[in-house]
Amino acid sequence: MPELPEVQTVVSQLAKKLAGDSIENVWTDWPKAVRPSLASFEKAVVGARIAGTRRFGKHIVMDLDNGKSIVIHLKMTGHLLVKTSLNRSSKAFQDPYNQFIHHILFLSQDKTLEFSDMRKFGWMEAVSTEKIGKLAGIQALGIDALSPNFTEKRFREILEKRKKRVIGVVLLEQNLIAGIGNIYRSEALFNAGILPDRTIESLSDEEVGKLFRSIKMVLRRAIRYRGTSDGDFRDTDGVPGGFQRVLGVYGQTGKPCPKCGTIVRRMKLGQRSVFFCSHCQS
DNA sequence: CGATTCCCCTGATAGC
DNA sequence: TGCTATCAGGGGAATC
Repeated sequence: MPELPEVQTVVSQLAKKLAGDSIENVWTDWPKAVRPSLASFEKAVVGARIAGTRRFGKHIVMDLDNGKSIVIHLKMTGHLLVKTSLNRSSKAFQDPYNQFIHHILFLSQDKTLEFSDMRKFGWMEAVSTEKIGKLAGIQALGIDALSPNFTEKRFREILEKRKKRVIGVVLLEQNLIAGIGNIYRSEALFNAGILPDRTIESLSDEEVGKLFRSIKMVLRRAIRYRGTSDGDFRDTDGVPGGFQRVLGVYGQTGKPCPKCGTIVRRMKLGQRSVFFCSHCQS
């Protein structure tokens, strides 16, 4: 499931691959996910050139040269493939997980940007570039987890106001810190040696510092691996990421902890699973 | 303010 | 073998 590292991987690749390309046509078999409507999306984007690609939390933004932008959220199972006349028949694109194509942007020079989304939770929206900050999902975002402005001091301020709350829950809240999802909250807490259900007030100063550094470290490292593909995530070449090979606890229920060999367990926080090692985390 | 539940979807998995 | 019920999950909305 795309979180900050996966989205950053996609954004970096799109920025390189699509700069200057113009959008010639739009196809979808799931118009429900195209906002505000398929017709207005088409009207906004067809004929424009792609000027740049950015990320806001887990939102992908492609800015066009006509004052519009395309905002894309991959949600759980979405990923974007960039196909050209040269790579269209590549082996990676044959991968079954790359077959759930529900939207296609036809670009100049026979290039396509294809949106594969098995669960159909993802969406794409055309908006005025100047109004991006007002989009509900973006306006409400807290500070980006990899922003230089997200400092340890800032992290402590965020936690300070929420002493009674559970750390594993707060890490997922995009309105506080943007970009962390289920994979990286488990990994950051594992790295910091903190059990997910600890309350914030129970954390020592040292633990908070360690957690902060773990968040940054885990996210940066996952980006170097082009993200985690525990299931369906693929990069724009249709290739899985690599971070699942070095995961500590996420999705590893029943397997030995890589640090100490204790069997990894799973608990529920809210409605979501968190994974942990009861020996390395306390 | 926070906690909980529901919803959107469908492949995978467990149970029968 | 094949059917059916349940689960997973990002995040927004509704409810308590």
